[in-house]
Amino acid sequence: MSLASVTTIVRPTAKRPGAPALVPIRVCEAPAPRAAAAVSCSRCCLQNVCLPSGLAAQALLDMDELTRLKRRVAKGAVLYRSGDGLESLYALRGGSFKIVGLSRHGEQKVIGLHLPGEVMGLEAINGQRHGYDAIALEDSEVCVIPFGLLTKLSMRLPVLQQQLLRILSGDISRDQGLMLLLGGMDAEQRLAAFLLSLSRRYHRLGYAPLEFSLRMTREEIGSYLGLTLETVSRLFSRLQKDGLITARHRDIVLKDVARLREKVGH
Amino acid sequence: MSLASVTTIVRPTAKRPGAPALVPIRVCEAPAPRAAAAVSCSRCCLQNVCLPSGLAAQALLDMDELTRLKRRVAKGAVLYRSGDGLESLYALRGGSFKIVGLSRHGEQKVIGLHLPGEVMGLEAINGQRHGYDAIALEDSEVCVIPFGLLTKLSMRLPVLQQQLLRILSGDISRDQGLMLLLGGMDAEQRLAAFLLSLSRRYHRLGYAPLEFSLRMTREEIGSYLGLTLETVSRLFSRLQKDGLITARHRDIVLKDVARLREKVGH
DNA sequence: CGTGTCTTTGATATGCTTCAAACCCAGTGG
DNA sequence: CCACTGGGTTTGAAGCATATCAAAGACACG
Repeated sequence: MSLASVTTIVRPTAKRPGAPALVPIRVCEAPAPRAAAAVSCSRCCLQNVCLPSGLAAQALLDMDELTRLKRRVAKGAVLYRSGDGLESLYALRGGSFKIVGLSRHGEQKVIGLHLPGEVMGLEAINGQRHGYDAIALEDSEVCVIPFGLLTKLSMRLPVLQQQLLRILSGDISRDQGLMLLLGGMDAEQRLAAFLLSLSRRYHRLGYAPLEFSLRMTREEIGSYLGLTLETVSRLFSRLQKDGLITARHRDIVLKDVARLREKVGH
Repeated sequence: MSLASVTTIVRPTAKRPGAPALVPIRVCEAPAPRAAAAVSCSRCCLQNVCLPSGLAAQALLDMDELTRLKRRVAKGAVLYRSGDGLESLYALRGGSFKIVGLSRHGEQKVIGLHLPGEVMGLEAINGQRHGYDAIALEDSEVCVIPFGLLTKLSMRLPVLQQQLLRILSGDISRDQGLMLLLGGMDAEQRLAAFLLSLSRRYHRLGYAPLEFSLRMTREEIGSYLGLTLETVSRLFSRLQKDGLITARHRDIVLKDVARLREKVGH
């Protein structure tokens, strides 16, 4: 099960001409123009959706110090593993990650999905160790944020402290939403809610909300939603037949958001 | 659906002689000897499992200031409601609460359960509004912690800041554990995991880990675990028949923790 | 061009829900 | 003291959504 070394540098996957998966709306600095171009918070296009959101110019420079170190993670490679000690938090600059837990007798279960601008590793603050594995769904890059330094800095910068609390709180909200979904919806509602949620998140990042590319296999989606891969596949087919979406492989287009919303119950 | 006024003072339910539900191990200051006895953090028996855990004596006095205001909530009454603005966090001093979300077309779904020493309202920090209702499962009492003052104080007290982050992080961990449960376990495993989790939490509070009283109806437990009340009831019967527990109404005794653990998969 | 991974689709099995009825116990009022 | 009521619980029978098993198809990659 061991994968390529984490430190492996892999060039971001070239876009296949046939599948223009993600359609950017705003122009935005590329995730990593070259290896060590050291794009820091003050010049990062994610600064308004990421940890430093709301910080003053001077404070941004302090954040720059903190986030000097970047780390590339190849598709399928591990950023941190269950049991690892907490040294840093990771702000996702580009790419995406799944968070997986061992579901007791060896089976992995996906419990989280992270997109750019999100901070990973928060659940480890409490016990000082990670409880889950973070695995890159595509070639990705993160800012390494030493946790000790971050809290120290946040003592000086009230806005940063607020942001930290907000982000943690936001994670709680999101998890609770997912619990609502897992505990209370049928399969079709879960998939519809999942797609709508992705749409919202991509939109916030400046991508077209109605067409995007899934980074997960049917199996991973199923695991995330508490379903089997076959059920997920059938649901994609059904939603497509009903004209709510088109789904070619991992490229999704939402054709009828209103009816999708209706499905999950307004 | 409107219930008794929140400010109603109700005496804690007298213990019925026949059902000694909770068996305290440590001697501990009663949750609320009389109305305004103003038991503050520095003299509260929960100080080591609650927000102020780890604070120095001087800092504890600062916390006392912050938590002067207590609030009694009668069984079935609402502490805060979805849509309410965030003014305060609430530290649970005695009793218990369920957190419920509207599952879209009116049905309520239980997504959280809080025991003494836990801090409620954290999910509202992000959007400055609560997204769920908090409803007392029994006559309860909370410390009202004005959020603005708390963050202000935490700027002065690094240990308090750490505690705040830890508590938020702990909530994330717990929610993720529940997602693992909801998405990956069958009904029997869910109930077994639920009982073991309660056992651990009561134990931490100084109560006997093997016998406790459920504060929720079968329906509420089912809602929490993503099952129907009938299924929950059947499962209690089955676990009892198999000798893993005894269950009389809401009084539970765990008879075979090893096999319960085995069920959930180690 | 072949190999492996992912996906789709079909047939069958099953665990949980749904519907229904009886029961238990506490509280209430006759 | 007793029936009466009502919320909560238990148990049974039937139905259904999703899982499981199975096999074929579609790409992606070397």
